[in-house]
Amino acid sequence: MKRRPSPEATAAWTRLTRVQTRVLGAVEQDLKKAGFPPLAWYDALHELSRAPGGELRPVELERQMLIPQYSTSRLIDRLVEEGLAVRRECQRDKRGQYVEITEAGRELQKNMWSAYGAAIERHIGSKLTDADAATLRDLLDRLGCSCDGAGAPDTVSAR
Amino acid sequence: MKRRPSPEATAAWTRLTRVQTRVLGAVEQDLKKAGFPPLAWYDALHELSRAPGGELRPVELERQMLIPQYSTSRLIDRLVEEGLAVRRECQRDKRGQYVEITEAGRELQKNMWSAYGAAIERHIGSKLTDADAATLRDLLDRLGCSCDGAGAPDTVSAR
DNA sequence: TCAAGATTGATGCAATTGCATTAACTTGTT
DNA sequence: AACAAGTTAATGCAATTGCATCAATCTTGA
Repeated sequence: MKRRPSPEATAAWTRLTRVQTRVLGAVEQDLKKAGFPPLAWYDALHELSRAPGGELRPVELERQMLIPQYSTSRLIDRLVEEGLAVRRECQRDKRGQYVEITEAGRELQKNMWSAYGAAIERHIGSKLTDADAATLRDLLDRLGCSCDGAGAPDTVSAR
Repeated sequence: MKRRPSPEATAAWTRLTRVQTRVLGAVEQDLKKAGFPPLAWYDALHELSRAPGGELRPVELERQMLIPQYSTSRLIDRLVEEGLAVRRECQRDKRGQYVEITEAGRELQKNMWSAYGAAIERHIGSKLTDADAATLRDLLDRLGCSCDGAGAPDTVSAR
């Protein structure tokens, strides 16, 4: 094993990280300047809000967002601290719990989307035709992302 | 302003972060398991090694790698601590300095590339044809990455 | 049923990051 | 020359992350 990557593959990888880093940084800046919390909060709230009953087990959230377990645990701490979600006990598994989004949480998620969506439009939408964006999505999907569907306010799950 | 992004743009952005996060994580894991330092060290050593004289001003490294100033400062601290680079004074600007890669630094960079390149091949090269990789690169470039050429051991500069 | 093993979630601790500020020097203007 | 403004690099401190581990509970299979 240990084949060398082609220059094309290497260049694609280079761009992938550079562009992602740049755009993510810009989006985070936009959110912060608009007085919003980090993008990770949006992702969590989005996952919760679209889950049936507005609640998920921490372990499910963890899988959706592709972040480590301790990270999920602390993210939930912060959401709860801010009144955006509540921890509820789980009767069918006494180890676990449910995390349920609050009305304030739904509110914030909606408000954040207005800034977030604008940032996506500014950094992606305005630079590619829809056809090109679809091509980009398809190529990226082939790199093994096991994402589900693509409703409008889509999820992102950054690191 | 504040137009909404198309579903295509949103989906592309979703994949962009997901795939980048996943692949970056996998690459970092590979490096760590092979006993190597983080990818950022590779990037810095790579930039230094290809600079004329094997040296750069911290501020130049910072621009190449697209990382914050304090981050550069501390990264250099660590490289120097490990004997991979040395700080040299800069005579034409007494505020500044030069950072020069050492023989050990060049050595490490070369060794890391063998693991790094293999990871790129595994996660990108083996999943796309060269033509598709080139298309991906072009699409990403249109998102405003101002990267320079694409020599084989290319740079990456993660956050 | 009971023990061994897996799963769930939290947390102490060290390392890293982000922010703001500082000190030292250079440049441009008058 | 002299001063204001800009640039370069470092650092104290708080917040966050990553790692390892733990306690509690569930599951499996003899």
